Amino acid sequence: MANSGGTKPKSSRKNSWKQNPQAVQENILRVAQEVFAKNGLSGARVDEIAAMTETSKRMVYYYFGDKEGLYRRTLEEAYRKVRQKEVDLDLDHLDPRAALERLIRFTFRHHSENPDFIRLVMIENIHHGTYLAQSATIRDMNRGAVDQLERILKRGRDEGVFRQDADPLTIHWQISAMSFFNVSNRATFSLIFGDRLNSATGQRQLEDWAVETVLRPVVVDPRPSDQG
Amino acid sequence: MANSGGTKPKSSRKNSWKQNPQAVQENILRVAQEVFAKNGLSGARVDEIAAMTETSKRMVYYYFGDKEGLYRRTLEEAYRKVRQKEVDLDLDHLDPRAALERLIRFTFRHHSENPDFIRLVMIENIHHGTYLAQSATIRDMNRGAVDQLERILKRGRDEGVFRQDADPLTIHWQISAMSFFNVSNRATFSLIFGDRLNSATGQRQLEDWAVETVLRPVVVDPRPSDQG
Amino acid sequence: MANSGGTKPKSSRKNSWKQNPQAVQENILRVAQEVFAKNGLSGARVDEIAAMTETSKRMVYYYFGDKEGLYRRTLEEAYRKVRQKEVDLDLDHLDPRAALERLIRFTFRHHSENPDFIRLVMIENIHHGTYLAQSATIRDMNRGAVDQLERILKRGRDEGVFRQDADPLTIHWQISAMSFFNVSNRATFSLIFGDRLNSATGQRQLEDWAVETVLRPVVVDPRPSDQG
Amino acid sequence: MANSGGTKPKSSRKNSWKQNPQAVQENILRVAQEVFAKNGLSGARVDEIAAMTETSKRMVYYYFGDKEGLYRRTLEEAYRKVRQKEVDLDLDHLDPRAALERLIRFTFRHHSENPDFIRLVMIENIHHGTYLAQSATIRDMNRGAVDQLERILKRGRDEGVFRQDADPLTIHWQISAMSFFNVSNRATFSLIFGDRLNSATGQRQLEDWAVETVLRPVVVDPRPSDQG
DNA sequence: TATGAATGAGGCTTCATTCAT
DNA sequence: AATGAATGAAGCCTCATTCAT
Repeated sequence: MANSGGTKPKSSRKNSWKQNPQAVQENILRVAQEVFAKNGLSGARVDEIAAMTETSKRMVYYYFGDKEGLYRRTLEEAYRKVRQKEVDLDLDHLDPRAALERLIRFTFRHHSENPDFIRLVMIENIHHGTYLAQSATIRDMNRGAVDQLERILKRGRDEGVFRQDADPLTIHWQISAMSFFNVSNRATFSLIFGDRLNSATGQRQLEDWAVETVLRPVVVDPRPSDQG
Repeated sequence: MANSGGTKPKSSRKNSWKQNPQAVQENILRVAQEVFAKNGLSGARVDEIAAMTETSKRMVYYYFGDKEGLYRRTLEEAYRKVRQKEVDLDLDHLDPRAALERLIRFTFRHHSENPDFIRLVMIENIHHGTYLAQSATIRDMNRGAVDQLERILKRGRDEGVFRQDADPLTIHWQISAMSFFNVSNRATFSLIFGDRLNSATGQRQLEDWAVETVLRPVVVDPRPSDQG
Repeated sequence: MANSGGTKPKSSRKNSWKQNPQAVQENILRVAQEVFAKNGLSGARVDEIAAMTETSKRMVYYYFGDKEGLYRRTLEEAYRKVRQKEVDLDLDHLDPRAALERLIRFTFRHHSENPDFIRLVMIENIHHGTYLAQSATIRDMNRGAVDQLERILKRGRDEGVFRQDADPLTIHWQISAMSFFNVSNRATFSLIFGDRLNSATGQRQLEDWAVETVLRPVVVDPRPSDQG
Repeated sequence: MANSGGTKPKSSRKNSWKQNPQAVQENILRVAQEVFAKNGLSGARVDEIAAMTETSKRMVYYYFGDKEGLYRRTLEEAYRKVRQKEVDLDLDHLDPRAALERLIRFTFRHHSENPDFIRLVMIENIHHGTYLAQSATIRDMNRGAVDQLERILKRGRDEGVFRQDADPLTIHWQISAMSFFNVSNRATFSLIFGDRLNSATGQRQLEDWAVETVLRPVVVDPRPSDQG
């Protein structure tokens, strides 16, 4: 690794972190995520991405082929990181009701704290999922989200605290809808209706409301706890 | 082919529908909505829009100034039409619970049937609401949506069928979230989790679930009716 | 004149000055002079001229044919007005030396007070005099300027106060050079050397200097008078 | 035809002179000076400039950003070259009177031989000095012109051959006015008054006259020498 | 005499990408 | 593994001018 005994010690002064392909690629991907999230696929400029990078435009093409290739890898990275955090949650050790509430609150907050991820998914939907469709990796990774929820619901049913007819996919859809929309439509919603719901208290209310509206039709005794 | 055997022989030579500025503008706007919804603001090509029009590229600039001007007007038109339909609903004559359910089902279906509108709003959010912010018209029009809901909730509280603490803005947010997400994230959601929820029955289930999850925390006796 | 007993009194309310071709043309020419002087021939916009007019763009074409036709007429008008003022000077009744000084001061001040005329002449020179060449009127009108000067010099020589070898055309050239340059190059000169010479006192100094440098080689006893 | 039988076989395939950014830029600037001088800023066509270049339109934008950027650089180059020649004159070793005369003759001839420079300055004045104002470089460079003249005048005063009250800036203004106007207004002046002054002898007369009219008010014994 | 609507041609600029080393 | 220079294709927009009444 790095300047394998060659005769050109030229770049040993600065940028020693170069000559490290992985670091260069990570650097590019980090910048790409920011720029794609800000401007969309067609709105993003390869020049801008390259300029914000610690390396050159040529390297972007060297490692990612073309703009779409870079976008695809950016999307994959984003999904991968999110999924990783969900796995780390480790909800299987909580009682079902607490686990469900925790999952809702986690999702709501996670989306809120990762607007760039939300924007990338919005952008991908604008593109009809074209690039997601090309990546089996992403699809496989994320299916696990519903499995996790399914285990929680099953335990709840077994313990008699959840209703029998609760559909994991529908619940996941509902949680996603509110958590996602809360971020994705913040701009237009705030412009039209003011940003009361966007304030700290507003967001807390919405999170509580998400918990309540998800739990109420699922839980047999629908008084939500205070965990958070 | 165009205008073959029409009933308006006025100025029989050619382009009789022209010299009608309003028609020309409407024609352009209709095409623009389609193209912007499909490709986004930066992804759309003025050339493509013009080509799909019955007039020329020059006229696009004549009436709308530039690409952003056309986009802004397209957005305005889209919001205006939606709002008009909401007003036409005339929910003030239904009993509160039925009115609320009807509003939910209307919103859910309307969004589902107007994916281009949803896409335009997604695109506008990708642009951080920049163009919506420039249009006082849109903002003013849409505030009425919450007023309408507020009237329903108030009537419900007065009649003792709705809880006292139901917040109109939050309810509106919740209805929007599910109705919007259902369309906006269809591509990625289906790719990852399959399109069960996207089938006819799946959509009916989701609509019912939207009604249930909205009504349950609001209604004192939360058994939803069958209206729809 | 105006609305000859017709059946359409429609425009009798305002714009009654219309229906007066001459007034309309004068209005257009006045605006054209301003815009051409400000922006040059290619820099000027027919749309801008028309918009600043009390009439419409179509009328510009109706009366002046095309942009170049309008420019040509604008140039003619400008020259005509200047020449008129020179004729009005009536220097033949002053003693030669006073007449010459007065001509210099008049030219210096006139140019200073009519920057738009100067700019039109600059613009015409940028165009290699193409449009002036097309107008015999302008050329004929302006030749008189040197005749006038020649008469003054002749009287001076006859009276023994001017040198025998003073060439009218060269003197005219010298007067024009300083008076013209003083206005034409004001922008660049001030930017580079500051605007001391552009102040009220600076301009008075330059005017005096113009008088001195023109008179000194012409007058036998070269002490300039104080007339101004 | 291009590069036929050249002596630089380096990279024999094609365009060997390329890959030399400085040469490319100089090539573009040379052409740009010609075209801007001929047509003005708005009258010039980037397409025409590019076509006359040995490179492509794209490179114009690559190196100069936009049309105005190219114009600005063209103006800078033009001023820079002129100033360089003035510095090379090295008048400080001549006796003051000869130095002044030489400066006048140099300026008069230089302007006469560089009509493109004059035209660029005319054009810049049409634009109200907008682009010159943006270039501190140009302004700083040219101030030296007056310093040079000031040194000559001071030496003359010290030696008793020049009057005490001669103002360097005013003298510079006067020299510039005649030298500049001689070129800038050639077209209209010749059209109106004939081109006698524009002939070889006419120009010699004007140059002599410029020397005489500048020296006479400055020199104590005002008989001009024959140097030139 | 007047006008609102319309337009072909051409202008300036940007984009993702490749070349040559 | 890296890079500065270069580029064809296509994008957005403006201009003087004419049409149809």
